[in-house]
Amino acid sequence: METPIRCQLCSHLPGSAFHGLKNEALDEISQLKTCVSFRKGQVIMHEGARPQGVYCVHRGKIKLYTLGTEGKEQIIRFVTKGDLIGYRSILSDEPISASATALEDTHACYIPKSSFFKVIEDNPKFSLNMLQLSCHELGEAGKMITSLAQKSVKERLAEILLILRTTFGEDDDGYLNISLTREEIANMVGTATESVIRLISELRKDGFIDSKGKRIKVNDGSALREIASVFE
Amino acid sequence: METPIRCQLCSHLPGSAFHGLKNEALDEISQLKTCVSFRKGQVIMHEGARPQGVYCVHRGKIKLYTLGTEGKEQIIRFVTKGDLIGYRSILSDEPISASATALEDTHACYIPKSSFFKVIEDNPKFSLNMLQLSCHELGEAGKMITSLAQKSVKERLAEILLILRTTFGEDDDGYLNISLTREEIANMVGTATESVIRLISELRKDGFIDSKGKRIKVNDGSALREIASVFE
DNA sequence: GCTTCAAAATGACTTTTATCATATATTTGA
DNA sequence: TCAAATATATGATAAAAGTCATTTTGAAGC
Repeated sequence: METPIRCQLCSHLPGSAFHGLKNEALDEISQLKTCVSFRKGQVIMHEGARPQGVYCVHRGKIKLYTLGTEGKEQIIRFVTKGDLIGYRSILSDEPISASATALEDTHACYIPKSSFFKVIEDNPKFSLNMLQLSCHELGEAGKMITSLAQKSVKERLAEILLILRTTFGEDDDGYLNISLTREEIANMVGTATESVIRLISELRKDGFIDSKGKRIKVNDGSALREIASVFE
Repeated sequence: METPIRCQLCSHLPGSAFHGLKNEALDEISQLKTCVSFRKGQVIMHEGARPQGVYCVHRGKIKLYTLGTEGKEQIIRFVTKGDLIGYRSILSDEPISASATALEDTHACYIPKSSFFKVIEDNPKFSLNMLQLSCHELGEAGKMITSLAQKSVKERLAEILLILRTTFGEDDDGYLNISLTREEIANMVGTATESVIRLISELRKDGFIDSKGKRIKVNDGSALREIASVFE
């Protein structure tokens, strides 16, 4: 499946930062953008680099992560269809703060920096959308900070399993639509791989989740919410 | 010291989100804003509330924090002269994610929500400034996430002492221009108060810092950078 | 369907950090 | 200025999480 030629026809338009834009603006973006593909495992953006444009993801899943002192990945968030990557660096005029790697084969639309700024300048609505987006992310980051600082590893793991379900959804068998290694889950939770392995086994023994290899299924969401101390 | 009547005359204008705005825009903000004061310890914004405007801090120091499960504060960042608070919630149209409390007597300019949006809509430059600001904060939040997830308590404490020095500066004797309890430092580092007390004693014995009660002085910044594994 | 390699699982042990108890010092307000 | 309240300091102990070593399982390529 390739990306559509015209943004108006894109199924992800309504949920994206480009929603609500006038047809002329969308036409302009359609002309400025190009289609790109990434293979599973391919690095899309490198921490420290200066991006020359933003990607709007059309299909696929991507992890954003920073590298800690020992070169250990810390996954900041996941990116999926309709999401933008690279905008933070371009808008703050700073080097890229988080690397991006494709978790599966990915198609995206590439919008060069100059075009991206042109659309922002010409369309106050888009500018507001971007403000809304970045401010929302800022709130999410704050929640993650509090969670990392105050919750136990088990609480955080339960929380992240719920986030994965919300972000990626479930297949027909109820399994999460995302395939991550235990190490990647640990890099999101902020703990050692072995700790995640132990705790996933524990949650499985308690019947709250099922897991077959990388495939994980949430059986009892409210139990996980309870463990995670999430009251929302 | 009161806040100035006209934003053009404000000494914090160059470093604020309002820099680069035309005189007419600044005149408009000057007319729309009102002056407010907060006493030390007073809560300025409450997590979960819907703010009706933003504050531009003119004098004073403020902590932004979320409340964890046990009601424990997690300090997300500090706010000082020239900084805005409340904009995240207003721009993302979400409840306030972090409470704000004055650490010392504070003067600020209050700009009602409707006026704030009017300035954004009428001034693409301001809109871009706000985008730059929120995207910068997003990068900072990412760094804090990686630090919390991967560094030891001692590394994080050293890091935060350096951040405090950068944010608030030093007085003539070299002491940090900010007075925090050990508990507040612990709430920033994400650890127990006792751990911060022990580690501050340790850093003092090693001669890297001095501390007299709440007053803390950084003697050896490069030693702290080494401990914090900061390479910048 | 094998074979090979990587990932997951598990146990033993160590380190880090939190918690609780108590003593001392420093602020703060009457 | 003094007393009460609050913050800091320190020790003992417990709990949580990390590390290392080894086995088992699962996935990917031929």
